[in-house]
Amino acid sequence: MKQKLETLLQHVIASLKSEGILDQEIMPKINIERTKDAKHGDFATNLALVLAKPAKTNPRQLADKIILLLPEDSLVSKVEIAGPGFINFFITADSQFQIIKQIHDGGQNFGLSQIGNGKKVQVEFVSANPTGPLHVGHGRGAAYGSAVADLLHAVGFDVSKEYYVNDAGRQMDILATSIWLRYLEECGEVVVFPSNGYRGEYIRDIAFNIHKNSGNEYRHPVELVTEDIPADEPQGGDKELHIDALISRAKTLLGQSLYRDLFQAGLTVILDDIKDDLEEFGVSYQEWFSERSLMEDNSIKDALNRLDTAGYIYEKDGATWFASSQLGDEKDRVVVRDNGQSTYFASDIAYHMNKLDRGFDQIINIWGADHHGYIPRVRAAMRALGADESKLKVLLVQFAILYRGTEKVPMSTRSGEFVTLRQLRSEVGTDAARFFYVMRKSEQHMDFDLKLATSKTNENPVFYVQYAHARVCSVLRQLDEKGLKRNLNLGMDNLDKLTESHETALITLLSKYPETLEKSALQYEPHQLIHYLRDLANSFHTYYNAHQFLVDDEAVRNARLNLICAAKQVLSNGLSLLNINTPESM
RNA sequence: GUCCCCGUAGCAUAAUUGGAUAAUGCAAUCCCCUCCUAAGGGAUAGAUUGGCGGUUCGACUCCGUCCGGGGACGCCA
Repeated sequence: MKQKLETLLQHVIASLKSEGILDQEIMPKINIERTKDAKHGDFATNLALVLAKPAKTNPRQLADKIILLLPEDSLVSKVEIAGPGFINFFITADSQFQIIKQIHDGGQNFGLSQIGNGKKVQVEFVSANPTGPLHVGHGRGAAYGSAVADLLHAVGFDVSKEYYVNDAGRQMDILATSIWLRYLEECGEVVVFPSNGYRGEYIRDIAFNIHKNSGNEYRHPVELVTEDIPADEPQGGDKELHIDALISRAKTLLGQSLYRDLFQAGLTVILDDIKDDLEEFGVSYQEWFSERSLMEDNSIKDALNRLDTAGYIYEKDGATWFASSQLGDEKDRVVVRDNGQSTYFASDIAYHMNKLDRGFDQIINIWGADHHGYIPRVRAAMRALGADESKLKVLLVQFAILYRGTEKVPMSTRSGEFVTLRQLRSEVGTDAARFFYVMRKSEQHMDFDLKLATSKTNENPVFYVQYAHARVCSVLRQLDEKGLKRNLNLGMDNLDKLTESHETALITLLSKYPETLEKSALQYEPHQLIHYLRDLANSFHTYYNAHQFLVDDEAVRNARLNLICAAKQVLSNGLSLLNINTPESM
């Protein structure tokens, strides 16, 4: 429809030029929009406002001229000038009704498009360290990331969802050591647990199982474990030095093989738990990408070599640095520490090189907002690797700040005090959790009041939308109980009987679904789809209360049934895309 | 201190990315089941879009500045 109007306006511009009102060189961007208010017709253009200046006239006069030059078209019933010079288009009712047929024919594919043109897109999200269960902050990233990916898929991109597993590095060493210390407690040793260790209950569970299965295999007397270890912070020492010493003690006492077993046991249990958690949350991945694999197959070395060849690597203070400040970063960054270990950033350079090598046209990283300072250095790395930097898109998700009533809930994985995604799901349900998370713009700070979310009231908007769907199903059951049959063709032949204001409002809204989907996807804003679905549900509920569908007049009845079935189809398509259930009854 | 994000009715969020009278849900007041689930609907009230300047036909949106909230500034990940 928009395209149709656009070609009509192209003709007008050509005429304006040939009449000498406009200069030949001017190539205005034709902007056609949906109107907010039905009084303003269906579509509007600001063309006259934009061209008034170059045409050296006032907008309303120019609008007059434009309408005069506008070719006749069977779809357009009326054209008006309004406000400062907007041109409003009214579409004929007949062409509006077509959408009901289109929805019926399209079924669950209605609204999908091919504008992505099969371009390869990778979306990486959540990627939480496997050092503990996912918490509600990760939940937001999971809901948002999967929604963005699924929307892109729906509009024709070839999407691959990926989780980057940080299964290497110091945090994982801290995890392994924490497990070992808890294990020693299981063995009966009396251990003073480090303040910087992971204190969560799940660590004890893992330790308990290791002890159950392997007995005292990993046991060493606590005196040997703590001998000559620098003091922890509560004892007036440094917690970082303390934990690092404990890590290296664990490695020495256990030896490489046993240490690795312990490390692997922890990683497997926690990662499996994360996978289950996400799957239950309706989030699936094509790829779980291991950071450790980048070390084992020399990817990190290769990446650093490439940076070196490009002239961006130097040595200083015993460490290896990447000269990212030459490429837009604030300062240079260490990639190999003076102890020979590569940094997390080095892994990430290799990871992004790997992504590029896999041939993605677009790489989307969804990160927590605390990582925003990290973006310039990754961009610098991509530039140094000679990649097209515009391929990388980083979307930031603000934290969800939890409240219990007015009380702020403190959260830190390390302290062991956090609300897990699992707890949230079991309290409010998976549908509601997903809906809530995605309802807000991602960069918006989000206050999540657990009391409110857990109070099982009808404040939950997800019920509102689902109920609209269930109501249509209910009407169809009633139809059946009355011994009536739906006559699809009769309904389609009588769509012109849908003249009530509630009906035209609903039809107009339905016709907006494809463009809403497209915008949501291309702008990475699933909340737009949620808002649309809420509007649609509202429009349906209003209609439901105002009119009876199962009327005696067979023609009207079937026309109305076709309309509400179209609404049901669109509700179902939208909710399914967001992985939210569409109940037949509630 | 430097940098980034945010500030919209009492609360939580929208606003077709610079468009027309700033929208929706909760909360408040009133009304609607002899009727397809009232987990619904209708009506009323509620806003100087944090403040002040600027850009233009037109600003919640862009620029400047100030105020307030959050975050980032490691040889951690």
